[in-house]
Amino acid sequence: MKLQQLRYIREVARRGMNVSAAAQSLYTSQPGVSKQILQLEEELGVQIFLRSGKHLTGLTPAGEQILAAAGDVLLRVDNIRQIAQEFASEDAGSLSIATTHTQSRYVLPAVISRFVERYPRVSLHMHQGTPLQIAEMTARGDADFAIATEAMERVDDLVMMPCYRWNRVLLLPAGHPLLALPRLGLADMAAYPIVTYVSGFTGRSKLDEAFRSQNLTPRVVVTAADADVIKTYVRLGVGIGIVASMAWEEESDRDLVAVDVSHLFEYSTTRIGVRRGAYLRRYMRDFATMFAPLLTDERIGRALACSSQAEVDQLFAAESIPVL
Amino acid sequence: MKLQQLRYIREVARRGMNVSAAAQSLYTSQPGVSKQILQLEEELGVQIFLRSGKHLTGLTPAGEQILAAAGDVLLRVDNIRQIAQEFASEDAGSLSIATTHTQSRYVLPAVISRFVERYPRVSLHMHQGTPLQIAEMTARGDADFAIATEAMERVDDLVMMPCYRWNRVLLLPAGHPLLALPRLGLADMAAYPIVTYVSGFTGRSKLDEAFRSQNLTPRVVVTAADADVIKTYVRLGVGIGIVASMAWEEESDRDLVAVDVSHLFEYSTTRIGVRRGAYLRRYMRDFATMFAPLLTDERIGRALACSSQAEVDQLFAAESIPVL
DNA sequence: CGAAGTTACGGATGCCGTAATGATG
DNA sequence: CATCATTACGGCATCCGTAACTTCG
Repeated sequence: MKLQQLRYIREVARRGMNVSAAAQSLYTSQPGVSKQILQLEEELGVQIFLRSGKHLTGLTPAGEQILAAAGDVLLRVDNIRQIAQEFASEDAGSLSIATTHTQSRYVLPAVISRFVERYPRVSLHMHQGTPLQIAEMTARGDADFAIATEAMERVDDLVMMPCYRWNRVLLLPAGHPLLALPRLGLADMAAYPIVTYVSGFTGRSKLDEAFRSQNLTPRVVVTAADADVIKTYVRLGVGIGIVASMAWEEESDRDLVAVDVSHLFEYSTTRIGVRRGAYLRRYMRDFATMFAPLLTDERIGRALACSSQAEVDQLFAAESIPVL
Repeated sequence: MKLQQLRYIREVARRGMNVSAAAQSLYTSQPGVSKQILQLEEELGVQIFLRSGKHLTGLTPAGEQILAAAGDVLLRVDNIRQIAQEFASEDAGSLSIATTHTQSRYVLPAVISRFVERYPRVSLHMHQGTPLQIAEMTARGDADFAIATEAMERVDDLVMMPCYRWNRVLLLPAGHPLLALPRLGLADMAAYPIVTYVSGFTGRSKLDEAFRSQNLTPRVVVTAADADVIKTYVRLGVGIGIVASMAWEEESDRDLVAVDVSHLFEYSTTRIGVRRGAYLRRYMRDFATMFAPLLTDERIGRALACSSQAEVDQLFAAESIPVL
């Protein structure tokens, strides 16, 4: 058994059982991959892939388990590399962060600038995507951290740690009738066309819940994955905007009025996710602490030692998570 | 990085940084091992071993962590092999059990005979040793199961599951004065020379505790690692014997009288230990269930998913552990 | 018939073992 | 000086890439 063979079967599986595509993405020849896979299957005495004639069509039950175990192996091999780098040059390396627009546009800049100042020799990679893409990327090991608010519970291979809680602001053009109301309610908002996040992004689920719980059906006329687009449409007068509070910037958004509506919606929690079993280098743990002071080195260590997400959640009582 | 290299550094470390000895036990040449290690160190950019001139004298801090991670990798590689075998031939393979005399002599025979009948194609390996040796063997992956009563908490790489609780019997030659007493107390026993287990074996610690808690100092004149020896000396009239209740066999021990003394000592718990992170084949889990019906397949699965021993202990409330 | 996987084969890398050298205690 | 690790070197396995062949949709 060779590590290459494990990499090969993993890549083939990832590419939908396509050996040619896998070979290409591994920068090697297709017959080489094919041969190594056959060799591995022979050594193990089990078929890993289902074949119809010469085409690979899926995984055998054994193959599924072997693939999972192979992923475990390769993760640990990566860990060895990380450990070695950690000792070879403590403050050099690379940090790959997968996150959503909201985070990378409004929250992360301040953290990142502190981080690059502290660790100038760490090369930073930022990836944007949907929460699901983000989670999968991190679970696959293509990113060190996943940072998002939604839908990260689904991926079992991630350890999710809470960072901060936040709520929403209502964005209105100057002189909007809602500004005249003494105390805003959900029903008031539901009377106007709404511009907000698409479902699955930035706490949209809690927003829907709030309206639903009062039997209101808001008229959402424009949805976007990021607050910049939302603001643009609010400025155009298309509707009233509901965005995460951190997306409101005093300087650049003077033409809009932000009204705090945190009494109307449940707080959302932004979380940072790490691949279960991954070794975190010093500067990575430091990044997490910079992003969320709640995440001390010790707490991170304890969370990583947990075997289930439920255990992690127990470590962080909801009350202890700071509000942004 | 190659799996061989990881095996090499592990073996060298196990052999006290002796490359020659490691090479020998791996059935390969000493320069080969040396070279691969140097190559790995170069690839990783870190020294793994401390050297004084050309002699390896210890591990660098990086080396310690790398070694631990290498162990993780190799364990997972083993898991792949086990998974493959499981699917290749479900009821063939090997089962290696490390245990103490008490278990293998008095408790296991019945289980083993049921097991070999059910799985005739599984080759069985039994290893005897001290509880510590047993635990280490299992933690290293040289045995699949560790079965013992004492000292297994110390090894962090094992998941220990309780099997049953048991207590002791007092073994007396026929006509011994203690047989005349209506209700036996510790003080009565302390008046006679005692023959029992050596410390660290078969619940000896709880035995000492009981006497100590009553400020009694029993006169232990012979200690042995197994009940057979103890019985022999009791028969010789050297003293009264205290052995685990399962060590008393009605047929062969008719010349001795066994008095239940479970009211005088705390119950001891016999546990079965598995290497943390190891894949257990079907027949292995089956063996565990045969040995301890408490350990259903589902409970084993849950225990293996735990990341700390404390969590495992929580799964098994003391009351739920059957008394033998 | 085109896309995709396996077989065939030649070249090169690299691993292993023996022998020789260097360092340690 | 005996033990032990590294360097040197030759044989051999193996892995890779190109080319030809086969199979499926």
